[in-house]
Amino acid sequence: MRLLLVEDDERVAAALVAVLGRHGFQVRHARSGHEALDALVPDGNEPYRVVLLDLGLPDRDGFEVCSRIRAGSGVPVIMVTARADVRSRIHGLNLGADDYVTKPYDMGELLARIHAVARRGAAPSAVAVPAPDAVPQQRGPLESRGIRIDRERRRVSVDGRDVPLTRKEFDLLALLAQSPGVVYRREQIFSEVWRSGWEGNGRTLEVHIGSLRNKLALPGLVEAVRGVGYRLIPDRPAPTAADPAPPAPAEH
Amino acid sequence: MRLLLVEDDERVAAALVAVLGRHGFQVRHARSGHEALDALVPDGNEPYRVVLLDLGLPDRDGFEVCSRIRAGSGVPVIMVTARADVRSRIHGLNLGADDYVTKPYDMGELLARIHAVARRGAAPSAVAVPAPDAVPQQRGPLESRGIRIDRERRRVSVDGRDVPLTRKEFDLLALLAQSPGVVYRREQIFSEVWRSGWEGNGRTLEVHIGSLRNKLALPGLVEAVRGVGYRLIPDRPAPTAADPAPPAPAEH
DNA sequence: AGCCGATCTGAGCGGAACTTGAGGATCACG
DNA sequence: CGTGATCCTCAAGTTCCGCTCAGATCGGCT
Repeated sequence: MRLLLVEDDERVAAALVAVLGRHGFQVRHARSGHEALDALVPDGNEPYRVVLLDLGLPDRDGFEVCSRIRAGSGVPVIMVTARADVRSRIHGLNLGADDYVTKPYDMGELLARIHAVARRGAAPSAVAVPAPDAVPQQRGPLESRGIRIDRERRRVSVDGRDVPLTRKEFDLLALLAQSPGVVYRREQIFSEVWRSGWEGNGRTLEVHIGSLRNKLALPGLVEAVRGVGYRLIPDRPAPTAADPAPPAPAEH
Repeated sequence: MRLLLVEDDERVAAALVAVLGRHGFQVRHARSGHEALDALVPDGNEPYRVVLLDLGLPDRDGFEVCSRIRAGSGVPVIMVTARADVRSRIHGLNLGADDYVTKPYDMGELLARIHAVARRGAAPSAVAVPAPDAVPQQRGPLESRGIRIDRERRRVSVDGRDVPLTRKEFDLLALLAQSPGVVYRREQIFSEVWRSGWEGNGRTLEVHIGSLRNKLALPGLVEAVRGVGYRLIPDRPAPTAADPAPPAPAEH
């Protein structure tokens, strides 16, 4: 889940990036309002799910950045600031912020609030949203071809038979199963399953694919696409070029 | 704009209804969680844009009402309560609340927050989104596998034998027992059982899990999920793996 | 203050998970 | 049909992670 952090204090930012990263966010750090607005123009990448707007001292600026963001995008904004007075809170919220948190804040609460607005922001926004397709990131148990994937319980069953998977195996399958038929490139797989872009030199990916195939025991399910990556074969033939595949999270 | 106010104190409610009415809201006042849930079933009227959930004293109750609402509807919820501690805030937000305001609050800020969540509010799609983390949050004593957990008395018994647990041990067990089978990640456990985003440096979590296992003396109950977290093994296989009702007629 | 249980930390162990390397199989392309 | 690239498998390493024990620190209570 991508998150845009707007923070001018390097040390605070570094700490936040570390914690947020550990909690599964892919954080982009903007040092100024200008940089933040640049980062928000659609560029084909996955859009940001939340903006953490933490402009400490140049107070007037923070509000303006918020309303500029709001003018161009529907992305949820959480203002984080030392200005605790009620008038500022009201002003910030009326400018379009989704939440307003004052320092000092509790890290756990901030995380909970981030999740709350991200959860809500996933719904179609009234304001002009530049990037139409948010990542599907399906909720309930995925199911296809007799394979049932329960993300909450981290369990997988094939035709009712429970199949224990290791961490990497599960993450790998969950990723591929997100959109059966779509080819996931090696780099993409590494960046999603292995945190932090690390290009595995060895045969790591192949080995994990191999053991996944063994455990699922469904020959032909996981298909290698030579020179590109892997994909899951959907139960139905696979949408040809004729009709458009509904969800396509794969980026180029 | 219709708004549902859940408040058990008549005087507080009357005041709120007056103020909100003056600000353009059409307020329906529910005196209990039960009444609130009734009011939320679609009846052809314009749906509520926001729920103000203000359960003052019966504290545990408020959370349950919230998760019940979330289970059946996507309507934005703002919790308003005297419980200001961080754990309650986090818990409320994780249960699906969109905002959490503590008393005493400023009326202007509350109004701004109501507008913020209403603005963001999902189009009240007919079929409610099955709550992100709609934890059943069982009311009475949890029971499973011969373990009885009494949240109010903070007592636990195994096969009738009383097992004294320390604070952390109890909180840990209560959290895991909320949804047996579901894997709780380390970060999640820390944010719920420990205060805030405190990331345990040492072997803290493992030690507590260890002593919990010892005291319960039920080998295999608390399972570690390598690299992720922990979970309780439910007595029944799992609601997911054993297919509940797959309408798929083509079985082989 | 002094006691005692609860909680936290550090070191070491063992095993599961992950990575790497080499050889063989398979595929794309000339 | 030959050749190189890519993928698969097997069998070692190597790292990572959870468990336990023991000691230190914290905090409530008498």
